[in-house]
Amino acid sequence: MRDNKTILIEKTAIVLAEKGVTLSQTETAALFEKPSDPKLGDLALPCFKLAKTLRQAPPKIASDLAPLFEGTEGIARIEAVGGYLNFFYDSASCLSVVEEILQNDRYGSSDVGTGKTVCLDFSSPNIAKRFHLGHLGTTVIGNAIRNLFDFCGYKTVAINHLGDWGTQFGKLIYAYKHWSSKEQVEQGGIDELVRLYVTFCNQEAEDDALKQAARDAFHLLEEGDAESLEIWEYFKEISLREYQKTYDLLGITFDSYNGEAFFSDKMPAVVDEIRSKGLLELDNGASVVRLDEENMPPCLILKSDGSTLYPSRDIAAAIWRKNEYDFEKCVYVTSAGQSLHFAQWFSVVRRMGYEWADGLVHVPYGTMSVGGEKLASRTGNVVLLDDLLAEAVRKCGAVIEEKHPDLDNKAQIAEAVGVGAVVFNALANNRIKDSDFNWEDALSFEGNAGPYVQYTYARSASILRKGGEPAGDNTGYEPCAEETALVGKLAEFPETVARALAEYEPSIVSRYLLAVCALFNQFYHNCRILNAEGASRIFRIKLAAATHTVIGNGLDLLGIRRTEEI
RNA sequence: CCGCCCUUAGCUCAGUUGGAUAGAGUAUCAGAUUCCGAUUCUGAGGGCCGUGAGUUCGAGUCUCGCAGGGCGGGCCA
Repeated sequence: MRDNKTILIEKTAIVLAEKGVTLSQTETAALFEKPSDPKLGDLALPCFKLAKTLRQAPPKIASDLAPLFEGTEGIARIEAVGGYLNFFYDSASCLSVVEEILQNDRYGSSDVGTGKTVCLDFSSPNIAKRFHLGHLGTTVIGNAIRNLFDFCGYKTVAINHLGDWGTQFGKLIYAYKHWSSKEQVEQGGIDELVRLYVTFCNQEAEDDALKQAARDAFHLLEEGDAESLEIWEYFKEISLREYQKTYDLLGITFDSYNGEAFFSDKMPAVVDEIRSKGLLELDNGASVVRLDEENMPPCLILKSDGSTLYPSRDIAAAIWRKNEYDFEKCVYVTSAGQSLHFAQWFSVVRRMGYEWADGLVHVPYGTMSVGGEKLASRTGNVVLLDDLLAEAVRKCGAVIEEKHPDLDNKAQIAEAVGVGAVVFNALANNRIKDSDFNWEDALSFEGNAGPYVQYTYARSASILRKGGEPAGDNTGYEPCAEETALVGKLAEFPETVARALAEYEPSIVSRYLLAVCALFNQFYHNCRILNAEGASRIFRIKLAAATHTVIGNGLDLLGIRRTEEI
């Protein structure tokens, strides 16, 4: 079908040239669009823009052009409607799309990224804190974008930039030494670390000496004190052990866990570099880079006490990563609230003379709230990710128990569907939109939701199990409306992947999958597959196989497990 | 005060370079299975696309003003 488009573009260029309008290949291609309603045709040529140069009414242009396209390869019918010229592909091209998908398990993938490396900085939780809803966005969006890059041939480096450094570790170490023990931490895990931190913060409010004690403890850690380092390593290990369980459940892996601690000793050199390039200015004791030209407030590099800040760390990390990975792009998936921060330090890197700053990309996403209130550990207004996932799995288990009690691997399937539902939900809307969490909606798996996609996938798998190999000769078969509509949508998968990647927007894939599922279910409902006969049966099984491939690849991209059975 | 983002059906949201009658899900109501998995499918009602101008043959989409909401704005990250 995409071949048909190419043919049409070339033909159009010739036809228009006869009319005295010469356009380049890309200009001609830009004239085409997909009809709003597939019933109108497979491809449309709006003639409004041509009206100016041809000095004729668009409807007249359309009807004049129509006969000139007679006999174009792959085109069955041409209709001039209003100012539009609508093209209908013939059934042979419909069959060939299905064959193309069957020959390629990785249908939709490309090699545009071959030889290029992309770093993706996402998830990045703070050590010794619970993984909550606020981390879900960056984690699943980042992972999906990583998958998209992989699918398009890029080499990807998934980086979990851990929040594993800072004065809070002074507090934790102090609290651990005075109020806890290895046994208690071993028992309680992160919960115990959180308890220690909260306890310290409460005490600290009433006791100034504690504040100093925390600073001293962190200073000791920075100096490389063996005992402090050991405790710090231990906290990190305890935390990662628990995070890993969540990542395993989500099917997410990282290539690097280099976090703030890793870069702590790499910042002085970078600050010196900024200074030597004449960018650093003193302002009220702090060192800043002015960004007046960019119409932004100054970027703070050093506090008045000489210690570094968030931007300095990101700049140091970016430079290190560029040297280490020679990335084409470095993508940061964080909340939209940090947009200014990223715009500022991207600018600083550019002012440092690094042209690769253009490859730094901030991918923002909307704020998640609970009950209309900000997420806040302090006030207890949080929903832990583990709790949400566990509840989703439990609910799916209950549904399976009720509807398919004989199913094998019930536990695994409940897990796949429950976790998948949460992930799909997080990836279904444009990432920039804010959202408010409530349990009812989060666990509502009806309609446009993950289970619908997984169910449809399982349904197509079931057809394939029962129908045998999707093979045989179906030449000359005339597909019905449901079939052509589904094939048309399947053929859009490659461009859908490309657009999702270009916009760093996984929801484009999610919504595409919902559309595929709707069309497959309509096809399934209206067309007999297994007890059809001859070419019809052959084609329909192939179509089920092609749908299976596309939905499967789509689920892979979103980071949702495939379910051959539900 | 300044900057960025958001505003489309009762609710949650789509709407790709400006194009044909603004679409899904959900909720409400009415239907469909002798047959491949009913977590399915069909139909109905539901809209001054926040508001006012402008550009254009054509604006949900682009520009500007305004309103409402969210998030930022030098020593947190």
